[in-house]
Amino acid sequence: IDGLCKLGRVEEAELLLEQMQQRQCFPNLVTYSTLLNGLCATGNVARAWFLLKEIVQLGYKPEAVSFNMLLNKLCKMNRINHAVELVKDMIEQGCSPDQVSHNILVDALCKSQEVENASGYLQLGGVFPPSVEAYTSLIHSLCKAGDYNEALALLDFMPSTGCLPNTITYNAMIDGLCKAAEVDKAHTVFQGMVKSGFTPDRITYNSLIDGFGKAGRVKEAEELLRLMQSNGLKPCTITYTSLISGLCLIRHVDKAVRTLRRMSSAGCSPDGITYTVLIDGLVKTGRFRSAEKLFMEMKMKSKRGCAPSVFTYSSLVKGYLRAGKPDRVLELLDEMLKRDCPPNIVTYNILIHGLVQEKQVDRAVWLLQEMEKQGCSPNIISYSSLIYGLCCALRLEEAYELLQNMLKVSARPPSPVTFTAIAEGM
RNA sequence: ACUCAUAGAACAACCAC
Repeated sequence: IDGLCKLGRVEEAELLLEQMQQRQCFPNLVTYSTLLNGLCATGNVARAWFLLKEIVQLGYKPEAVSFNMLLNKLCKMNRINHAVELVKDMIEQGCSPDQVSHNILVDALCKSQEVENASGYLQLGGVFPPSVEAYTSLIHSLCKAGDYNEALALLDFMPSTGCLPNTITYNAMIDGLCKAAEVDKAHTVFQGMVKSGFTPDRITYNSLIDGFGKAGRVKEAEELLRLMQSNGLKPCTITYTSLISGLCLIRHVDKAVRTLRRMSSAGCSPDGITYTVLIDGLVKTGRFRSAEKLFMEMKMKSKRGCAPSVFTYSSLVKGYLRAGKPDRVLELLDEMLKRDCPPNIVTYNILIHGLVQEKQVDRAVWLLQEMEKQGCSPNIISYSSLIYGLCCALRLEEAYELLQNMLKVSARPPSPVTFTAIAEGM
């Protein structure tokens, strides 16, 4: 049953569970939990919940582990109300949430931009003192919210509560700093981590390599790659993809292509993301022939996880729009539909921007309506691009109307970019 | 035996180049 679940073949696993009973071999709690986990992993939460209730009706008393599987999945799917309901269920059935349940809830609070609440919840403490996992969730989210100083303070503070950080905690901190464009601080934390006797893993290095790449400091990224290898860690697809991305950013696309070939011969195959990063870099430097070559290569390796994605198509569409090759753009759009890879909001935004650049504002106006019809609601970027176009064309009434419309329908507040665009356009 | 935290890709204005 576990094997089938891990292969994603949950229906067969369910069937097998029934068959074993017919053969007088009765499942126990572990059997059920195994299936439950499979159902959760494949997103069948409704069936998972049903199974959980069934287990109870059969007279079993599931432990926290079983509830936690579903709890985690519900939280990850952002179905917080259901998660809360499950916790109530759990308590009603005489099963107290354990440390793992708490960790899952803290993480959910963190990820729903309720870091403050998560922190408060932790301090409430109750039965469980904050665990490493909880601290790691907090550090990760604080960084994401832009408050890396607070995260650093927390990392410092943890040991005083008797809870030492581990490699994962450090990884969260290092990655958070890298994403905040503070690679030097990240590197300092990295050194501190090593000094304190923690062993960096593949993820630690991947974060740093990506961070240095994004800062345009590829030399240092490459040094880290060597350091990683000398510490017995094998660079993986993500490592090389970050490196390639960094090379593309500083426009060293030839070296980026060579890196792609090098990784293949090092026994590490590029995936769809690797190709997309490289294609994007090539297109941005006008190297369409090389980009097309790789694009072909992707299609040939479609069955090996390299199929072109919306990301790939969007990169190409943007490139060809800029290069003034509308025919190729149309071909690509057509291909997207044929390959069951329909344009998404970013693709539409690229097209609107392209039309505005070409002074084809009427068609851009039409496209904004069209995307809505295709079930793709415009966002701030779509509106801002079009408003800019309308302002440039001195169609101020329409621009104003659109702005009102945007303010009405948009969940998020307008960005300063919108207003700069209006001012510039006018 | 089963559950929790960390890593890679595409889009708008200006500025700078």
